[in-house]
Amino acid sequence: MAEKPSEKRASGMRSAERLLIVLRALNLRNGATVLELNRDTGISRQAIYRILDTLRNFGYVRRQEATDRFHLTHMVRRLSSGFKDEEWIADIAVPILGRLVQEVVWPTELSTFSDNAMYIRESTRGRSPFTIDRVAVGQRLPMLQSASGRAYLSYCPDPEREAIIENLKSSDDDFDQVAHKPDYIERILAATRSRGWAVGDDSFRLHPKTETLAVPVLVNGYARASLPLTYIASAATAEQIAERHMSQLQAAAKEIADRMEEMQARTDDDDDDLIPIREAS
Amino acid sequence: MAEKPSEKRASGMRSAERLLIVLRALNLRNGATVLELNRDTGISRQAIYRILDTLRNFGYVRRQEATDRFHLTHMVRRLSSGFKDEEWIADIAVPILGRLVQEVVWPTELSTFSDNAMYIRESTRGRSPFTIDRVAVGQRLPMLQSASGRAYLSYCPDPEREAIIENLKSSDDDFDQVAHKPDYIERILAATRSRGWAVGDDSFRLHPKTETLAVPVLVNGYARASLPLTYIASAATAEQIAERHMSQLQAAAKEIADRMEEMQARTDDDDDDLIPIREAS
DNA sequence: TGTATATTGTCCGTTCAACGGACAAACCGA
DNA sequence: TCGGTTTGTCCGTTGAACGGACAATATACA
Repeated sequence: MAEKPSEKRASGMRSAERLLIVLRALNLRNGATVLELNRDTGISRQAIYRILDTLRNFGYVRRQEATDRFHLTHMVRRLSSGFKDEEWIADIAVPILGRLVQEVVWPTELSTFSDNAMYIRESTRGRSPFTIDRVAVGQRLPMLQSASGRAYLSYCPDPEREAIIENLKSSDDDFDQVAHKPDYIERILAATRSRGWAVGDDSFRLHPKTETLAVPVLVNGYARASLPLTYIASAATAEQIAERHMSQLQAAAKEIADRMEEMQARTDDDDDDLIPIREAS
Repeated sequence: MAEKPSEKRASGMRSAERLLIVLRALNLRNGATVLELNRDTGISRQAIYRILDTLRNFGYVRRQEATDRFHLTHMVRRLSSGFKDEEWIADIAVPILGRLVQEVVWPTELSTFSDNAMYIRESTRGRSPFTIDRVAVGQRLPMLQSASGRAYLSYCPDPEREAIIENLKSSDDDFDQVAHKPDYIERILAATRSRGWAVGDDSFRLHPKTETLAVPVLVNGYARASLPLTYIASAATAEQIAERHMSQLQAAAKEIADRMEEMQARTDDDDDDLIPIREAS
């Protein structure tokens, strides 16, 4: 960072902003004429032509010859489809984790499965006063040793778990070698399920002085992410932490899951927040 | 119309164009830094800042606190959610693909023919835990190299195939040059038909580590779409994947086809011509 | 401790692209 | 024939986008 990340004024690129407004307006109609867009957005007709030209150059919009109406093409999905569920979760989780860290003083995170391991996607270390080690986002966590991985495996769909464990067997990571011990795995999963939350194994610690426990984020009944909490081992036992904070942790996991299900349910657009209409011409 | 609908020059709005380029680039990574976007797009760093500011004002992008990376938010869906063209894909294929990804852990897609190539129209990459490549919806796939294209060509009506190959001959795309080798094409088609499913060629890979196989969606006996499955090459061979999942894949293709025939029958009553017409150039 | 490289963030003078008023052409109903 | 409506283009003005330049920080290495 340079100087100071000073608060920017609400500027932006004028023409680009207006293109986004038109694009969004096009999404609210199925085919629109230039004049309709002019009225919907308050942007001058001449500008609408320019904007539609630009969108057409990119293949996002086509003109229906017969009716002189402009339609979106399937190409527009390139603007939003590069999007995994884990990003949705991280996106939704940010404010919820922010509230959680105010109740639970210990740092919490959100981790998702990818490439045969759990990866920390969001973190409240940095906002917790009890954080030892620094940056955590992007950290890779082994499936069978970390609390995150154990929570995820215990509650993900059966075919997925089988496929993951199959993959781990051919991994060259030392941690993943226990994938060859089915009874060990079964014991871990059974213990986790009976408790409702997972603990990390001593053989894997991001920091020697800390321990971690985790709950799964259950979307439609199956784990899509884990919500780990890290605490300083000398300060409390896992049971004490659980007794004190488990209900809050699980409430946060539930809230994230609810928001996810809600999002998935409505594919239609909803107008719960406003479209920044700029000045009319 | 005024004067004459004269041929527009290929200009557009500069800044708006660049915003679209950045937005598209963001879809191809999960989280990007300013510098990465600069390198991906060739747009100056200062401009990237301006563009990201604009996108943030609209809520389409958020910054990850810890890592200084920029991520898309779920709001970007508003840029494409109103897209209604060829609704059968969304209505019919989406739920079927959704069920399929729970049985088959690998990501699957639905691709259709348009403009001398196959285009990915729907994808479960976002919902599969085994996705490495983010490119999906809107992606263009060459006819003669991709599994999707081969499956389609092998099972589409003869006149259509001949027309497509004729078109490919005058294409300026490198991939399409093999259209001039009739015996090569015949060999590919014969192999695909004898197997019942298609494999992608090494000369075309969306991602170097993945391979793809595909089955056609046969409506009234002829291909109207392809259903490709992408897997990580090191995890299994094509034969192993086929053995494990081909029946599920074909069941899904059949289900989509059945639903389409059903819909066609129903809409034949009233004379709407809303069945997707293939467009040849 | 100093040097070098890589990266993030902001400032500001220049210039060119976006802006919208104005005009032209077509279509429509009366 | 005449107004009202809509579609498309031109062009002079101006302000917004542009990118060079600089500042600050981080890490690596001698």
